[in-house]
Amino acid sequence: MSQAAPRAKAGAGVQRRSEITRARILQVSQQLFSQNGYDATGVAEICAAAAVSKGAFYHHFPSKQAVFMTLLEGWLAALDEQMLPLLEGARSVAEGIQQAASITGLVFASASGQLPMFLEFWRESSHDPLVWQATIAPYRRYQELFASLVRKGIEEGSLRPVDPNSAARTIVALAFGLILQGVIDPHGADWGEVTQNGIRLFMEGLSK
Amino acid sequence: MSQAAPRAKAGAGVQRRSEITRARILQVSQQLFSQNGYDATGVAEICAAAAVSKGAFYHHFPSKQAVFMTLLEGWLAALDEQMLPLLEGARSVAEGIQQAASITGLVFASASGQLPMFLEFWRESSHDPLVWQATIAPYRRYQELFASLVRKGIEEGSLRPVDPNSAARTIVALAFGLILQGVIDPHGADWGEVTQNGIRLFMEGLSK
DNA sequence: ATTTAAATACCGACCGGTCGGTCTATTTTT
DNA sequence: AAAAATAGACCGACCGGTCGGTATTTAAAT
Repeated sequence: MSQAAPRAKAGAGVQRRSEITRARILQVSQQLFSQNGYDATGVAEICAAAAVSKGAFYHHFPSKQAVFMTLLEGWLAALDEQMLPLLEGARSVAEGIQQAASITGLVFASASGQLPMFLEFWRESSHDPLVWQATIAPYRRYQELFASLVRKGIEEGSLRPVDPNSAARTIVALAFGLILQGVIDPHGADWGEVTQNGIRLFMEGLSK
Repeated sequence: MSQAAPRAKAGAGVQRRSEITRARILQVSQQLFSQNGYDATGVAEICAAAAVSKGAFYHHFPSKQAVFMTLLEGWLAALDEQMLPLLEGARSVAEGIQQAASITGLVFASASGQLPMFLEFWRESSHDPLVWQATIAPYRRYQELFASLVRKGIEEGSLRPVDPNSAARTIVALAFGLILQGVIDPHGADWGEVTQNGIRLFMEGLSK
């Protein structure tokens, strides 16, 4: 449709057309994957929803799976961006973990529409080695991060001498379990609040 | 059906042929669903693995989804059978929850091969109303059961006065999260032990 | 006990439709 | 005019499910 617009030198921020297309494909894919699942979402469906031809789709992505992987990587990167500074910059161990929990609450509020993607990622990762690799690495990183945090707390004397690895895995389990429940039963509770309470309870068992 | 079974006096346990076939379809389906996922597993594949024709398959089940639902119901029934007596028969609140945790450990040990089905169930339930209904009902039952247990503990004075619903959801989250981790990273830890430790930690935060 | 009849279990070719992906042609951008 | 981006017709594989027919088991009749 061309739309004249000779140029709009606006220069700044003008995404190249192709970038817009690419972004639209990603956004629409995320929505559809969340809504109907990965397998159930067809490439044609994505194209229709993104108002893009199949040719354009395959120009930007080599496969449907590649779209999925891109989404996954973006998801993990965003998580890191929010999570890591909080944990690493925490003054005390308890504070760090508590703050991480509050982030989880935020995740519930903001990303509730895309939460089902979490399930898609995990399910896919148990079948697809490529997805597994992308999922497991950050997962282990978080686990070790929590473990070292607990270890530090024990050394400092603020935490009871528990097994740091078990504790870390338990914390991760808590987070995953809450997300899982949030996915299936979004209106069953104020999940942000439940998270806060749960972590607090847990931390009280952990503290001296 | 009488079955007198004049011959093959072996009598005991002789399943009718059709029952054997049906059972084989179910067993093979469970394995394949676990291994490759629900969508990725074709009916033809199931038939081949079960050494059964497609006609036989559709003689015993109206659809692929029906097989899935049957599997789900069986799974839940087995869970109930193990879980409910423990919780209802517990002498103290803490003991009940602790015992439930030990069952979880047992689940890990025995059903490790079928654990991925857990993910299939949950993912499917967020897309299919029928599966959702079958999943959500027992899930809520457990949640309320834990909540009432906590409530009782508070009344008895053995637990601190926390919000019973939050606590119950947290316990469920713990269980789900541990299973989830067990699915993806089966060899990452002794999940039975982690479960025990985690629950103990949590209970210490909960106790007075 | 034997035969007959009915019911059940099973078989596998087949069908309409969908899917992910390819290819050639056209338009837009540089 | 060359290159990048987009369009959409097209392809073969495959999928869940159907259907007409066959084999086996069970019950009834003799």
